[in-house]
Amino acid sequence: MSKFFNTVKRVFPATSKTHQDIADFISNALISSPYNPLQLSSITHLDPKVIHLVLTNPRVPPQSCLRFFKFIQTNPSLISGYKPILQSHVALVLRLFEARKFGEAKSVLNAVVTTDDLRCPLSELASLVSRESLESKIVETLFDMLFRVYADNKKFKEGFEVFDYMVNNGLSIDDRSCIAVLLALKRCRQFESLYALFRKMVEANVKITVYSMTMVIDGLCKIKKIDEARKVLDEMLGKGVKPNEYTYNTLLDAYIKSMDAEGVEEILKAMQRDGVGFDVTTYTLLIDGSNSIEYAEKLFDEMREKGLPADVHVYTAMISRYCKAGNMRKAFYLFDTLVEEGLVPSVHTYGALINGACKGGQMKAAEILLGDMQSNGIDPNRIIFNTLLDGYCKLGMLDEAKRLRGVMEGKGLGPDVYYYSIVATALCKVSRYEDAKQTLFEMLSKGVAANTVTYTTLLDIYCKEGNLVEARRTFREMLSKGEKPSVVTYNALIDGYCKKGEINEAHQLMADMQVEGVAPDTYTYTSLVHGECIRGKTAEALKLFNEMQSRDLVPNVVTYTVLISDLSKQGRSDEAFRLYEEMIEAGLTPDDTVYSSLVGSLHSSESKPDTDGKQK
DNA sequence: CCACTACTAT
Repeated sequence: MSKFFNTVKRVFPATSKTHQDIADFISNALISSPYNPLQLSSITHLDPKVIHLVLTNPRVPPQSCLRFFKFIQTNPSLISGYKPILQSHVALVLRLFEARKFGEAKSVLNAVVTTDDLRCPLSELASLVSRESLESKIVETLFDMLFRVYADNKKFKEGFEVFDYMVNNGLSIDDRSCIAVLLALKRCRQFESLYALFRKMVEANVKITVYSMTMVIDGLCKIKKIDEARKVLDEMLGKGVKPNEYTYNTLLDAYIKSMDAEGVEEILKAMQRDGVGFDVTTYTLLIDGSNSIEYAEKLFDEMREKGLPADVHVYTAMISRYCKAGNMRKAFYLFDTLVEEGLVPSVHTYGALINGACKGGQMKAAEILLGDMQSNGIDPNRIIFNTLLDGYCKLGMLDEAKRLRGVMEGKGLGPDVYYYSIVATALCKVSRYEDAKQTLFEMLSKGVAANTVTYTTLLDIYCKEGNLVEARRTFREMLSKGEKPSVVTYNALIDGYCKKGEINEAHQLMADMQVEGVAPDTYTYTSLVHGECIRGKTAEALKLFNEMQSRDLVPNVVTYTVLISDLSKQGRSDEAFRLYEEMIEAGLTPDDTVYSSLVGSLHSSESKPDTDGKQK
């Protein structure tokens, strides 16, 4: 059984023979009986020099070197000291290169990088390699592989060192390796480093392909550096790298997500200019970003007319649009078409439908869809559950929330930041502010990080409680935690101040938000209009109302209601009715509040036409 | 590369 080493032991009972003698003996044994199992029973120590001599013996085939090496590895007590062993690893890698066994070589290098005893600074490894007088092609292959191996192990800093080492030593870098590393960085969401590597590539004249360029553009878009991404595109265009539909779709997606209509236009023009046609993804993105269902339909039809085959994504985008528009009939019709075409609905497709059902309060339908989805082998994810949760919460069915939490936890889906926000908001709706706060505090104590929505919800609770001091403190806390206040955050705070009668503070906040690049919206103005009404400055309220038009902001039912009710209270019923007409012409549907205000205005103008109607 | 979830105003 352990014939091999027993023989070694018998022939070399003492240390009288040289390392070379022992190595020769082992080499011969490996060469003459390549299939003998290697086992050890009595050898207690193998000198590293012997190992090295065997591994570098050109007569020993690389495969046998590997066999010998693996044997040593499974018997670590045979050896001692890491540096010689590191050297053996390198020697073995070189032998494996010789036999073009790159896969095996890579796993040996992987051991060098991941084994505690072998890990060493790059300089050490480099000096070890430079000691062997190797052809530069081999050295190149070795470092190139090391570059990839570091990236595979998320050791990007070390990988960058390898890159720099190669550049400084005139070794050329394979662009495919760079792409592999770019991909690894992308997987780890290290977008800054992704871009840094790209810059190194450009600097080192590594070939840039449309693939690597698009990956970098995507990375920059993901960290909201769209302008930078655009610059990369232009820079690479200048170097003759031709963008394709992936490149443009990536930028298009970024512009759509950031609501930059101008950017979208520019990309569409550039696509036309460069002869890059729309693909099904382009249509998906445009449908998703379109601001009317009619335009979405037009895009979908256009795509079909072009003969582009629809995929599940574009169907899902369209279904989602119909669901959000409350048109479940068309949504289900498209779902059927999708299935008829032999496409398979995804968790997103079901998600869109379930969301539509939930938003329409059709929880029965939502549950049926959930069951349908599961019987089709699709496992609901946390988003699906949160969607259902929101549906139940919006109907005030908080017991169902508890049940869902149980189901989710049974699937290993602990509550996330969405879960807590949905529940807290539901509690706010029924004025259970204390419970809502406790819910959010529980989230924080569980280590779930608060985001802009969390802070906004909390801040809004304080505003509703009239505690503007705490609201402000929350605002500052979110800033210090690096969460950017959104238009919603400002609106909640502005509304809080308006209701407190601190209208100047509210106006100041509107100025602040614009300095921060956050544009006021209909909510902002509605709160301010209301605030001015509260303190009896109807003229100011009307001024703000007119200001909306010049900002392309469309007043909605709530905005009109606020003004109509204020004018009514003051007995200015003509003006109130004039606004009512305007509101109808704008296609808005008045609610009960409007009518009772208007009716009230008639009473007050009949009974006391000259009072200011401010009494309550 | 894309598609599904949460926060604000009467």
